[in-house]
Amino acid sequence: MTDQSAATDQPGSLPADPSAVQDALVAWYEADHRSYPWRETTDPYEILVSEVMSQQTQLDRVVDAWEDFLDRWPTAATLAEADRADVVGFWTSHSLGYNNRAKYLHEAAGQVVEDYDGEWPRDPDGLSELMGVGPYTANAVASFAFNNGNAVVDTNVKRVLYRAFDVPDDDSAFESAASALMPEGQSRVWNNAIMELGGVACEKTPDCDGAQCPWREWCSAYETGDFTAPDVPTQPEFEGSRRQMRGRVISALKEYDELRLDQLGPRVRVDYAPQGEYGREWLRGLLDDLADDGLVEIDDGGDGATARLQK
DNA sequence: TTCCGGAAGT
DNA sequence: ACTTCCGGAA
Repeated sequence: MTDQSAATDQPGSLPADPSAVQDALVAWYEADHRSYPWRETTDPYEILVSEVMSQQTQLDRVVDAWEDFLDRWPTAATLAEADRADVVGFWTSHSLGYNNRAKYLHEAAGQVVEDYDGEWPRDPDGLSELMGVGPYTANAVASFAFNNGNAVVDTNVKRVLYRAFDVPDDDSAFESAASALMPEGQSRVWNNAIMELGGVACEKTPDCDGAQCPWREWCSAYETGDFTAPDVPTQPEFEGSRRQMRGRVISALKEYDELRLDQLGPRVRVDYAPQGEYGREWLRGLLDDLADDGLVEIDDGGDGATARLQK
């Protein structure tokens, strides 16, 4: 093997002339890829909804949730007018997790209507102003809606770059490598393609030959057989966790508009006892956090506190 | 039990 | 820099 991966000023060993690598990946993607309905639209609102949902959930279930969501709130304007409680309730009833993000999406829709007069920002910097839109989502929406993004860096992209071109496990290295590799003006197809590569060929357990990976001839891991991937932090256990309890609170309040603490408690923990370790005091702390997050309202009536979803 | 993962808050 | 936020599937 000769010096086709000559070192440049980039970290790792990106090809000095990336055009062959770029063409191979785009051709591979265009020849065949998974079909998702959000790949058929360039509406920034629809794209944003799909991005926020698919950060957290298996794509097959996102399809149904995405279609239901857009049936119910087809535009940013309709979502902005919705009650917060309905959006959070939708999120929970579709098992989408992280209901904070339902709140963010609702708020972002409000920003587009109020601050931007319904006119979506068309570049990553502008999109980053929207609530809940960070670097990844800003570039994804700019790319898929406007073909106007920078290279996305998600864990798929990191894994691919780490393996193929020995990019060190470092956020700024990934960002500059991803950026150097992206063909100018082709963010829509490119970001789709490189994430598709990470999703179907270069997963944790790679499937280079089965998926006909277009980068085998340049790939460091394919050459050496070392398919180590960057460390991903392991999740704390979900069962019994605070996030599980928060989810139960939201579900219960969606089902019953308003509940007193002692009615809510047993729906959150079977071992709820008003004076026990997991009693009113504990539940109140949980609800205060949810109220701080803007998800729940607490009404301290004379007859004991009641909770409901935030309007 | 492990995997998957971007954004905000502190 | 570190923690919190969710839940289904493999």
